[in-house]
Amino acid sequence: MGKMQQVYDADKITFFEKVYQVVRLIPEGRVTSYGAIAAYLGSARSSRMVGWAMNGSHRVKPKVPAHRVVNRIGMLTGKHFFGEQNTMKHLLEKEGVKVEDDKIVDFKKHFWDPAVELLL
DNA sequence: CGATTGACGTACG
DNA sequence: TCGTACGCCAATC
Repeated sequence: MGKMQQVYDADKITFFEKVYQVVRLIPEGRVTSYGAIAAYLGSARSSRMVGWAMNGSHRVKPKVPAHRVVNRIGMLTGKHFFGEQNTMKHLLEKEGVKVEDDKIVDFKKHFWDPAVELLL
């Protein structure tokens, strides 16, 4: 190991990478939730960790469409992390997802469940 | 190094 | 139906 400064645990890197990978698979115009991703990854109670993973998603490449991840009732809880307050909303509406009062309109209609769509 | 926090969600009264 | 408690665990204080 020597001067290896990577103290991250390999398994946890995988968890974070899995989160990013799932988010990258979300099609345009579709959205999912932190809990859905956590459940898909086998940790239904780790939805908060998904949030933490998303917190660092801006520095990950390829790009992670973080604006397609909202909470379980379709609220844009992460909009504050997009710089401008309405950037997340703007990105979604550009993809045909209507947002009203920081909440996705017809959330169920746009909902993309990795456990169903990815059939793993 | 213990306590707190957090882009969440479920359980329980 | 609504408010509170707690699990999850990395990062920050």
